[in-house]
Amino acid sequence: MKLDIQTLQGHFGNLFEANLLQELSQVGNYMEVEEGFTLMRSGGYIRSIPILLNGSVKILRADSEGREALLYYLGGLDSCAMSLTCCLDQRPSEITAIADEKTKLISIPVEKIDEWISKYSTWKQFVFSTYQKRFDDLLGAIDQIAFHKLDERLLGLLNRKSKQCGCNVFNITHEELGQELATSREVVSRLLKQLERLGRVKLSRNKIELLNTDKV
Amino acid sequence: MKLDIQTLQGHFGNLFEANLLQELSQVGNYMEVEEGFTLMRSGGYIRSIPILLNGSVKILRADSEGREALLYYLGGLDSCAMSLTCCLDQRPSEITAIADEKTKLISIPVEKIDEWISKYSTWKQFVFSTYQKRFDDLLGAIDQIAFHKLDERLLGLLNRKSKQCGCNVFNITHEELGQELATSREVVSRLLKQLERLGRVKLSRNKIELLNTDKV
DNA sequence: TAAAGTCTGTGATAAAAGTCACTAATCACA
DNA sequence: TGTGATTAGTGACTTTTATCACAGACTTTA
Repeated sequence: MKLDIQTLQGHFGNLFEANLLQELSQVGNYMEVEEGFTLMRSGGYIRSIPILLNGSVKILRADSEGREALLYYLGGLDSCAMSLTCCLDQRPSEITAIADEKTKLISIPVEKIDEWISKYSTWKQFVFSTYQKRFDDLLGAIDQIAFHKLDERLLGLLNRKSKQCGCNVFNITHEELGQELATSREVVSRLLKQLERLGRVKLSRNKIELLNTDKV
Repeated sequence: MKLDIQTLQGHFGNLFEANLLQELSQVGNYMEVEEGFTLMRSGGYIRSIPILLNGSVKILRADSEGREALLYYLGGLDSCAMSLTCCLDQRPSEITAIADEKTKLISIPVEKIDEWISKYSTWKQFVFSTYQKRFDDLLGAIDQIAFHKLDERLLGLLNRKSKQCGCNVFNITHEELGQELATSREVVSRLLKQLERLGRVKLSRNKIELLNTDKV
């Protein structure tokens, strides 16, 4: 499905120049995906790059034994650097992308990426800023994993989720949190219980409420 | 100091087009740095991006408490993605770069980076391939940290060093290895001793010899 | 060559994280 | 409404990593 220029303008405002919006409306494919939808599986091939209009997508790294670690979230007007590098190089994806909530996005065919870089300076800007943001995100992920203990990482994860969705109640299981932190369900359960005793969260089945959002 | 076109051609071969080599020889500053020289300290500002001609540079991430973790190595003809993103954005560096051996490099003033992207397709290619490689490197670093135990990471580090310098004997202290792995000296000593018992390395003061290079 | 500094080895102990096993609570829906 | 599935809580134990403390070996330099 295609989006008209007015709608695109509503989303991209003055991020992109008029001619680019025109082209976007012609070749960009509009999609809506539900929470949990797998946009990209590690090892798969990418033929188009996504730009999120709203919602959020989590980007995970999988190891050979099926474990996964959360790298970062994509939010509004974000795009994925991995899809850029993979597209341009015809390589399989190194990461997994899963919608974290109902998400609207527009996907751009690979051949336009390079073409537009030479053609539109706003697009070039966008591509570079995408690389830059994802680079920073990865460094943030490394900080978490390399320098913080699991309880801090868990709290950090909940805080990021809170920022991402603009709320402080999550419908998520301990199992899922364990996957995102690349640890086991039991460990998450215990740490959550500990955080509950400290008054940082309130737990119920399928639900975690974050209490003191101020402290990281 | 400036390099002449012949010398540059010798290094870059047909990676860059003739006109670009011409400009490179005019604005590129040639430098030689000794092992241990700090090219960039986390938090510092970057005014030029480096391209390695030979040697190698290690890129580290520091946390607020002074601990560090090795992210990856730069080798021949590599450049640094961080310097790209930081330069273009006038932000302080997020990483630390230290020469791992005697290293020759050419550094390009920031204003040329963007200019050349529009002007030379080979430069554009180079910049994108730099982002791509560093992105992959970061993912590799995350794999190591998130999914592997310290003994595997230590062995992996030694193997990477071996590839980097083309040899299997390193003059390095346990303390330094501990820093690169973001752990303590004692832990490294113990793990190395364990690896020695397994016949994977041979230890002496200030020196580690890697024995079975085949297995990761 | 003696003293000071650096590097390594290792015991003892603690903290953090992972694993196994089982129970209890809650939910979905036949 | 009750039966099976999912989710959560927790004890017991192991493994991995961190920390403290100290001794011995080697190097440098006065």
